[in-house]
Amino acid sequence: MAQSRPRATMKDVARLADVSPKTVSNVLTRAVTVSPATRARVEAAMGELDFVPNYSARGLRNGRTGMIGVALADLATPFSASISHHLIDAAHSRGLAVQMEETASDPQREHDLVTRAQTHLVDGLILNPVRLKDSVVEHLQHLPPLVLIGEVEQHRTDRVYVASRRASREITGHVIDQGARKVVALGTSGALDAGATATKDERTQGYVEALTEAGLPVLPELQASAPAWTIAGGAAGVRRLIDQSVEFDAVVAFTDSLALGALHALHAAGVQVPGQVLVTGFDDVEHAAFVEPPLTTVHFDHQAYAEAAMELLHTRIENRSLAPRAVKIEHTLAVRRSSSGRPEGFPSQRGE
Amino acid sequence: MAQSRPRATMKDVARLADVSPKTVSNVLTRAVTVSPATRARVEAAMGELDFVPNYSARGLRNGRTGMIGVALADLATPFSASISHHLIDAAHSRGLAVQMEETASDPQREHDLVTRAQTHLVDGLILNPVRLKDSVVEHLQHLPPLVLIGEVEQHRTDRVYVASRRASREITGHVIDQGARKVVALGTSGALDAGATATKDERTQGYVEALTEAGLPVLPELQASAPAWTIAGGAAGVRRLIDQSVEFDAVVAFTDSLALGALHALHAAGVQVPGQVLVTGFDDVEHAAFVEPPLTTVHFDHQAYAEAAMELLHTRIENRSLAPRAVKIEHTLAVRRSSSGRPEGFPSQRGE
DNA sequence: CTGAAAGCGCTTACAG
DNA sequence: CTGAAAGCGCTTACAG
Repeated sequence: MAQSRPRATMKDVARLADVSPKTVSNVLTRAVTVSPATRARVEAAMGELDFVPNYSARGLRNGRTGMIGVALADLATPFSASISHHLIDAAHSRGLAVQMEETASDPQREHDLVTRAQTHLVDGLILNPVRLKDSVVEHLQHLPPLVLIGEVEQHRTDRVYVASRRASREITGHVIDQGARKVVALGTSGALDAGATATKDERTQGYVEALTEAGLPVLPELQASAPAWTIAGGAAGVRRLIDQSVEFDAVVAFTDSLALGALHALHAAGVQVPGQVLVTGFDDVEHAAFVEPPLTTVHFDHQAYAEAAMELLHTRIENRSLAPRAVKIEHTLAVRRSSSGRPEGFPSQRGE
Repeated sequence: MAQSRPRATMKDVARLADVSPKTVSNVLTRAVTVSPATRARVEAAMGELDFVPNYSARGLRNGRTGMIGVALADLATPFSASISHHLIDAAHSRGLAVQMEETASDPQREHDLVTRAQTHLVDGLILNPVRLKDSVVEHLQHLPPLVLIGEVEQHRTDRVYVASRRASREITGHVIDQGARKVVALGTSGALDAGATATKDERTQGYVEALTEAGLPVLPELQASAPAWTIAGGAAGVRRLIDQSVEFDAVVAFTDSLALGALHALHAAGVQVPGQVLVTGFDDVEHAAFVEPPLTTVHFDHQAYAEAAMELLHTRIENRSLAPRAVKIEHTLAVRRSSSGRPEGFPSQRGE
């Protein structure tokens, strides 16, 4: 339990192996070829002393910590969990460690994060900006290597994205093709605060485009907000529609969590899915395919998404002067039972 | 874009404010009271120079980085997402940053993690050990401050846990009380590899105790493995039971994800829940209450769990010589529709 | 309340 | 291929 002896340093290793500290460093960093005999001696000494390099010292010296920061809006969602998992995997395979941050709960966090990067605790940042307007990206002065993920309309940093607006247009178009005429967009507002968010904006635009294309009116009462982008938030949003007797025959939710909440609220109200109302999501998290009815949603490869972000950041750290790059991850519609068939609408039209 | 000027150091600030570097340090750390006038001058200089302290240097000097490591088995599960969220919140409120790691994919990772802690990149570790047997904890020689979370049968480190075996016994007892007689335990093996895991062991024991207590036989064919502790894994486990024509009237799953997979597989096979088979989970993740039918599960306060772990670690970092402490988080059964009523059993008994 | 010196443990030029 | 010196940016004793 007690520290049996003070921790060994390179100097100790050097003394035991009868070489200079520089040689120990050479063995460790493999920067220079060390003669096999010397190397063996040094490695034996390291083993004997339980030597572990001090990264703070290394970081101080060469300005790199081997740590990158990842900031997502809300870590508690299944989508964030999936992305985190893949990002950490991608970092590991490059010998990098990941510091996780959450930004949604507090707008100040995005700024804090960048400051932290500048304290040299992280070599770069992968950021999912919550707000477009006052995002740190706007203050692009002395930013660390930075990759943005998600919907961001700017071209001054590296970024990875899915064609969110197009996907939203496609999935809205899909429910219209199925016969829906009163399509609710779920998640349009109130999620994070009164301000606009990039994700919300893009997906709302796609929804509006699809309606317009089909010659359908864009009605304010069909643009439903959710108190949070969670299952409970989605359920609350749909419950409010029902309470207000809004007529609708489809719900296009902006995330799978919102969609699952919608399914729940509809079921609780005795509304048939897809018989009366179609429901769709976004992201294709694992349980989208396993709920009842299985959820139609926008699918894309989460691993490819994370891998692309990490790769961009890694090369950016190596070479800061590269021109900004953008990687688009392809999406497809995963059409499942929640949108199969022509919806009758709700409230039931039989009385008319 | 280009670095307009080299980054300012404390020396620069000191020069501009016409004080010594030590005074700048004093202003920053608040260790010593600095006269208001001097403080104001120093702070003005910091602002002017955009000064940000270099934590690598600070870390090198005082052996603390303000970073803690968190290692969970599988970050992609909703349960991990919930815990991560709360842990990072708890760390933030203490001014700590969190480095996330995932251990399940590779047994070596637990060891790597501890090594990393020793490189001084983290001041302490919160670890959910996957394997009891060959866990790093067994090599308790020069461990950093460490808090274990989850089922661990040892008393040499701080830990936070729920009474997992008792909870498993209670929820198994609950389905037996409802009338179940052929209770499947889902998740008993094969999850991570052939070896035993602490979580699995505890929950299996509780299950066995409940059967024994009720005078029911403990049948090997009712102890179902899942290829992974995911929704898909749970579905596959139950599908195999069905294919093998095993008779059962309840599924006690060891996580909610497994339980959701069970619900899916049963529905796909036309089996009524809870009419023919009862289903229960563990952890009470958000969507447990929102699936159809809502899932009976073991509930506990995830935030309290995370907060307790962070608090233990924080005080441990401050004082390494404290005796090991254990914090138990209370659980309750959240009884929902998936276990309401007396199950008829599957395959249907009507033919007999 | 403030200053001058030393050192945390590495690595980067610079010599040999 | 290896060594001696200097320094990364802080903070900890030690003086005043």
